[in-house]
Amino acid sequence: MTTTTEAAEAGLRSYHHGDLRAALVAAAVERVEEVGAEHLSLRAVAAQVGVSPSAAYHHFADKDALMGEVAAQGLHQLVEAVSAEVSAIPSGSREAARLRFRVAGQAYVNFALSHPQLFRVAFSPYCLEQPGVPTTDDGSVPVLSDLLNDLVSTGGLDASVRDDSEDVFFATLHGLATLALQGMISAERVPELLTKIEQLIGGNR
Amino acid sequence: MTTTTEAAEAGLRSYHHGDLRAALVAAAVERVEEVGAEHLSLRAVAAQVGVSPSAAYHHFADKDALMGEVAAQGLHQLVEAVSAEVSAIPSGSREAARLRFRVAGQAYVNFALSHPQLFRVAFSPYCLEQPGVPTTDDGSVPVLSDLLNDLVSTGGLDASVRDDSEDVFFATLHGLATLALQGMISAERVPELLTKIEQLIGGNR
DNA sequence: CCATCAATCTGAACAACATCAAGTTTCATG
DNA sequence: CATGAAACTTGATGTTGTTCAGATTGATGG
Repeated sequence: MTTTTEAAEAGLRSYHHGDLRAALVAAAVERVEEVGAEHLSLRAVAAQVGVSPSAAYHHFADKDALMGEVAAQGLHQLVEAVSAEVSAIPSGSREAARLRFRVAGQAYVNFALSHPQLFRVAFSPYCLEQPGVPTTDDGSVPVLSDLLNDLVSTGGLDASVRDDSEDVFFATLHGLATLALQGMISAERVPELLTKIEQLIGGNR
Repeated sequence: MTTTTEAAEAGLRSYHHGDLRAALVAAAVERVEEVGAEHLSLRAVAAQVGVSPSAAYHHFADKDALMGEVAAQGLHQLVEAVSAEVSAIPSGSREAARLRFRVAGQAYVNFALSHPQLFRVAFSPYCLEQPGVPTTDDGSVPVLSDLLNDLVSTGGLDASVRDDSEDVFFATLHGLATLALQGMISAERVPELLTKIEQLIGGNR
């Protein structure tokens, strides 16, 4: 192992930074949450890490590339937040499956509301040019997919309508989060709306 | 009527520019659709209108204020596009109500896909500080509200679930559009998903 | 009809920004 | 311990948002 890495772990700053790339992304995420993506400056991020602005160009092609990493990071955190909540609830029974369903939705919206700026970047054009981000081709977000599988296996959802339901569920959840963020849907109504959605997708009782 | 306005209408450029404010917003909308909101420059907008950069500051507090107008303009165009499609279809019968339903959804998604950058700005933070934009307080988008009223009056939807359904419908539509824009839902599947949504909200037959 | 005034636009300036080329420091490797 | 590559800095360039003093205009009222 390199002495550089050891120094970084010990908190010491040398000429070489250890893992500047990760540090820049982390600082960028921080700044984005504070000032929003549209007011983020590459120089401020570099300054926060304690490094010269041009240092960033040894790790990212340009500012947009850095923002792409921030977007990917945001998506990752979102999925983490949702699956953390969901996996805390046992699966098996049909009632549990429905509970997981609602909890996942609430977690999705909660993440959006508590990390508004990061959530926005995650679904911004910055994410588009980004490799390794879930798009149509490799299937949608795995957590949500699992949720519906759960519902199907416990008899809460007909298997024949599952595929469509997955995308519709995803879309509804995402729309709910986005519009709540925008103030176009009241955040207080979200729980009641989630129940409604669960009824619509799972059948009325 | 002023000679300034006449000159502007005739295409002549004088020192005073008939309606610079509107011209700047229009140019900004144009540039946003071309380069995206994150790469828009105030100076480029001014140049396109043929005016000095500082001229803009007599009509907008700063660049963000201009972007706010762009956002409001985008929202307005979206509502226009949807209601244009919807009002072309006669209401009355239950079948017609359902058709309007699907057409509205498709129009919403179509607008997002054909004006991606403008659509994004319309639901960006720029829109938040903007006065005169529909939020929770004054009710959501009128067109969608009317659509559901239509469904209720023709017996396609139970009146008791209407209020929740409005927001859920709005959210689903918006999520569909956003995710299709992001490549997370295939654009080709949108029509089939809209049918699905209509079934879920309106009852299965 | 014309002097005056507020509204409008220009020009030049400023600091902050993204980006780059060239030079400096550090690290690992032979 | 010399050497080369990788990581970082310095200094510079062109562009950006923004400001302000001044030039230009159209409208107002005497």
